[in-house]
Amino acid sequence: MDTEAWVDRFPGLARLDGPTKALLQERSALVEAPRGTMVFGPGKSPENMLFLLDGTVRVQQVSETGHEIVLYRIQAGQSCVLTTACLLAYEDYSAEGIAETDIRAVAVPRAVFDELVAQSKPFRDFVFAAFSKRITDLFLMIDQVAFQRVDVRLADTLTKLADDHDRVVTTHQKLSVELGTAREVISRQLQEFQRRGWIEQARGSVSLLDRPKLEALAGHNT
Amino acid sequence: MDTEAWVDRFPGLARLDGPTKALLQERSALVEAPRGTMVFGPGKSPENMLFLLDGTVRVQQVSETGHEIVLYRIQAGQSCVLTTACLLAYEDYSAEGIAETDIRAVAVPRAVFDELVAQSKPFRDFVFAAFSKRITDLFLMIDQVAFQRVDVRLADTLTKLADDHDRVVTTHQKLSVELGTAREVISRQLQEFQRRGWIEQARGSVSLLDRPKLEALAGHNT
DNA sequence: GGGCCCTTGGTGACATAGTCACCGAGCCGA
DNA sequence: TCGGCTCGGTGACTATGTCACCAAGGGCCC
Repeated sequence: MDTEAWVDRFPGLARLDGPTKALLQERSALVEAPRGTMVFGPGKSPENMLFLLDGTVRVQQVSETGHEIVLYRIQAGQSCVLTTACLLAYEDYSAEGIAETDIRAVAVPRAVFDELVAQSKPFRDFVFAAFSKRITDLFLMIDQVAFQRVDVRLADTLTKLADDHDRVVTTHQKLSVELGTAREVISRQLQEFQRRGWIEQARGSVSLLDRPKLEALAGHNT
Repeated sequence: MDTEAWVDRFPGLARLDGPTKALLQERSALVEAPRGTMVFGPGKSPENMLFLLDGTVRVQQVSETGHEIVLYRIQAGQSCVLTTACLLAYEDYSAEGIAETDIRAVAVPRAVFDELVAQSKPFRDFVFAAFSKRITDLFLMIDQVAFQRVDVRLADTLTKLADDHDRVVTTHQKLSVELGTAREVISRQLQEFQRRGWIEQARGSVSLLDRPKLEALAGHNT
């Protein structure tokens, strides 16, 4: 197993001193889950804080009205600390975390987490930085949802979800959940993008033909 | 000065042990500011963590497009911990905190804050609970902004902002910032509410004539 | 009092986005 | 090859946001 140095995969944890790293290594466990697993969600609070080694976890919520929206993604090298903390504090809310790929993570028991926060300033800094980043990202997301046009947000999402070959393997339905809008709206916007020659559509996928144009619309100031 | 026991005004801090409370009392300072003061904002990062004794602070952000939206309010008995932490971590974002009333708060230097987190589990719990609450509230806010109808959100906002006499002293413009929408939209919705006999309008204020109806629309399940 | 001037709110026309109902094509397993 | 499901397309309608402009209220200065 190559986890003997998993701590070093987390830039934010590099500053930990030797004993702290050792404690973290020893008192944690490697966990794996296949793509599609619900990592946490309503009625499934996690017992541990997770540090994601490989893969991505998508965090989304379902509203009372049945609408869904993707809130953010946890990438390899990041922790679920805050989502976990929230779930522990407020059991009744409806966000869920779903593995978008096969994932590998390290589970740290709450007690160990607490101990680390108490004894290590670098660890505290890591945790607070994670919280802060997430909150500022949520502020930004509120701004986007409230004030940004759908075409701009869709262009942005497409460029971010595209793989190395500029393809996005997804359905209109899934894209609508990314933006928190309706499928019909996505279908119409994609038609418009296609009409302009920026993309090409196939059943279950979108190919970006003119990434620069999409990025320009999305407001990437390059 | 009646601050010798300010700690006891914070339910979340009641569990602190004697020495910790003493440390908090001794190493903090009382600060006051008149209504309208910008407590923090772009180019005005606070040096300290604030614990609000009296008054309210409104946190809102201005988007690149010039639109504004109210994110949340900090009430007496709550702390600005997270906003402060965010500002310290990401200086460049555009949220600001404005005193809605004259306020009184306790300023705790960062070093003392860090020390408290390290040595007191109850204090850690308080801090993490504050973060968690804020994040779950932001999730809820995203849901509202993305999926809730304007009339429902307006009715909700009116009932929440109303004073003891069921009056809301504000302008249509300010209400539009509460919801992150346009003034015209507010004007039209208020006209509709008035037509139904639920409210009465005057220049610069709204009187709630039928609070139960508004609460019903807002989805208060009573 | 009378004349600015700023704030507040009202309005119509139009653009964008969300909702609803329904359709048809592709795909897949029985 | 027959359903039955997923995926995407479409028109009609409603809700919301934008723009341009107007008019009334009210403070302030002369």
